[in-house]
Order: sequence, then structure tokens, then C-alpha cells
Amino acid sequence: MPEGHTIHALARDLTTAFAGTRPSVSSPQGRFVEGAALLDGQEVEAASAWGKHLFLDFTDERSLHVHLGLIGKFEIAALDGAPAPAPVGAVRVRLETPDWLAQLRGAIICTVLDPEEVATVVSAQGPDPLRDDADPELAWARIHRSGRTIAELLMDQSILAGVGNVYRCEVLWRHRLHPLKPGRVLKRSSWDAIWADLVRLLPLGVRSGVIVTLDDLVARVEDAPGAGGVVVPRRYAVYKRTGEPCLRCGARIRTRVVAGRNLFWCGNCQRRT
DNA sequence: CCTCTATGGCGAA
DNA sequence: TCGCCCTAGAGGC
Repeated sequence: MPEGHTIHALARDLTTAFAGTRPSVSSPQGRFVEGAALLDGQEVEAASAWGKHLFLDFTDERSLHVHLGLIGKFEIAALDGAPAPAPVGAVRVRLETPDWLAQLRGAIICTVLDPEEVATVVSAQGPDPLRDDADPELAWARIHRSGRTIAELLMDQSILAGVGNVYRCEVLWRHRLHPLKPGRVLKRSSWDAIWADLVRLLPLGVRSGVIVTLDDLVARVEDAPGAGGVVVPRRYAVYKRTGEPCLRCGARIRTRVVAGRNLFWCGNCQRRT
């Protein structure tokens, strides 16, 4: 589920698996042969994420830039001494060491960038609530002057990076905000609350691998000991719950396609006025 | 088994 | 605005 939490978890796992190693890099599918040749045998420094963009940095200053899009998958597996299995299906990139195997499929972006090009990609992204260096003022400055709907603004990666359709629907429900309200009428206190909530919720997604937005599940992840994985069911307040009762007020959940994406909200407790 | 759908965004038209 | 990427889970038959 590639919203920002997925990409940050991938960066963490790629760093664990490959930092300090020199993986063999190939493109069994054949669509990344030249890029793979540039990276093959080079030493990995670390991986990082900004919003939904993933960067695997090598010590020669080249970076593998990946964006999963809707259907992309980046699978990382410990080999535990076993020989790596042969690639199956359309594997765009394969990274292999004696200990780890990573395979990328279906990504919308997969390229090799130099540091300047990485900076250009990053500069087009808004603040990411998962990053310590994020400045929410940059997002607010654009939101509070905009006539576009808050639903649209939350999904605009140049304004706010990492939030996708599930987090936006859920966070608007948590703050009782109508998705079609224009950004310019959003109160400063509402934005502060949204940002603080995202700073709280997104790390729970990184930790559990699941988008966690319901208070009982939030508590379950926050109270779990250690930093390891927590098993959490995929349950949402409004996302994909069209016609079902709101968990807060019992009114029917409504849906509408806006800018090509499905929007879900409670018609009663998320009022437009 | 097959068909539909999606947490995203690029590039052609 | 639409097709595509070509995955993977859900649901229908």
C-alpha cells in the first residue's frame, strides 16, 4: 500500500539489508539494463524516502530513484544462506548479496540520478510529516491561500508529501472536516491539528505496515512494546465504507469521485459549513 | 478460473 | 483527459 509510510518502511529495510554492501544489480525484465549496469557492484550507502519517493544512495554519489506508483512492489527477503531464487515475472530491478535479495516490479519511476537530480526531485515535494526536517509552514502557506478543496490539497505532493487517498480521507474524518471545503477557509487550528495527527499516525503505519487511523488500533500500536512489527487489521473509518454507518454518528458514509479519485466521508459529522 | 479494482503519477493526445 | 504500468487482493462464476 504505497502511501508515504510504505516508502519510509522500504527505505528502513533497504538500509538494513544493503548499507555497506556491494550488491549485484540486474534487470531481468530488461527495461533497466543500462541503469543496473551503472550500479552493479557499487557500494550502497543508505536508503531514504521523501514522501512517496525512494532513494537508494551509493557511495559513488549515484542514487537509484524509485516511485512505486499504484501497483509497484519492492520485495526484500533475507536469504538465510539459501541460494537466491530465479526471478519470476517482470522484475525491473534485482539487488542481490549473499544475505539479501530485493526485487522491484511495476514501478512508475526507476532511474539512476546524480545528487543534483535528486535535489531537483526533492525540491518539488512538500513537507513530509515523517521527516524530522519537515516544515509544516510551507504547506500552510499554500493551503490557506488556495481555492482548491482541502481533499485535493492534501493529495498534492508538492504541497504535502506522503499522504495518499486513504490517509487523506481518514484524517479529514478524524477532524470532522468536509473534504470539499476550500483550503482558504480552513482554520489555522484545523491545519495544526491535521499536521500533528499526521506526525503521529504516519509512524504507526511505518511500524505496522498498515494504515492505522482508528483510535483503538492507534492505541494498540502505540502501546505495543519494542519497535518491531505489530499485527493490525486493515480497518478504516470511511475509506471504502460507502453506505455503511459512520463509526462516530451512525450516518451513512458517502462517496464521490473527485479529480479521478474516490473520496469517502461522513455526510453528517463532516459538515461543509 | 476470470474480471474488476486500487493506496499514483507520468506522458501522449 | 486518458492510457498505461502490468501487481495483487477481492469478488464473481
